[in-house]
Amino acid sequence: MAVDLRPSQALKLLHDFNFEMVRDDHDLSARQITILLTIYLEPPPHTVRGLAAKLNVTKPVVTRALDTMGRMEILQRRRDPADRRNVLVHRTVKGALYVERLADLMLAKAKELPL
Amino acid sequence: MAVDLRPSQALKLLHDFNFEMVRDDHDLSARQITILLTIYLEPPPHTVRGLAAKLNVTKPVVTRALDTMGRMEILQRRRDPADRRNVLVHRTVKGALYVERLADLMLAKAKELPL
DNA sequence: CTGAAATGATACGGCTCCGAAACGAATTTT
DNA sequence: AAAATTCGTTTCGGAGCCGTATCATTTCAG
Repeated sequence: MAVDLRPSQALKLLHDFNFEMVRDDHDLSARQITILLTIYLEPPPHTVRGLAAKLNVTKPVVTRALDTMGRMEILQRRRDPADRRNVLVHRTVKGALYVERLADLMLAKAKELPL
Repeated sequence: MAVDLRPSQALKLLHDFNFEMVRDDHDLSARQITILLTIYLEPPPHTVRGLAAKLNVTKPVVTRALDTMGRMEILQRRRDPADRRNVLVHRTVKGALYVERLADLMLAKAKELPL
């Protein structure tokens, strides 16, 4: 189960994955994917400020990414009831399916790699 | 040497790789990475038309990606002497180093994955 | 040799994103 | 309760990329 990858395999995997992302028009930016996966992989809570700090980007970048992905319904904003200045970012069913599809695509492309 | 990846590992790899790309400001789009890796992984010749057809994008997309990556000096345009309508895209030393860094980053992140 | 076809580049209007700065709302401090 | 701080959003000017349509150059066909 160890992940043992040769350079040529890594590049082919990178190429094939990005190719499919472009082809199927799942065109999230690197920033958006990073934000999305942070929310789905790391334990909550996730605030705008926290995400911005973690990714070394400005707050407006996070706000706009949440706008875009909120419109896609793969994320959800909710006001923090405890401190109403905060916005907490939550997962959605649609988002979980989207992330699952990302993983499936990656696994499929990994399986196709030449030994 | 088989590439055996679990879904959680695939997502973490995707996250960590994109995170580093954002953090270091290597922010090529999915389209640009796909074009770049096509040129570095597949045998020449590479024409604008051929790349556009292979990636299901329009010719201006390829032209502009070549503009950008040409400015970065990771690719090089040359007129085809045999048919001067064609533009052939060539690798550069700087581009080869860039691609090598992509592979290194991917391998480093793969090695860090939890078993 | 002239018109048609092929190739890549460009013009255009539209959209998204960027960082910096300013802003409103909520909270904390004094 | 007034002032300062914190948090997320919005605004602004600027930049990049998108697809469609058009253009200039080169080649090919009749």
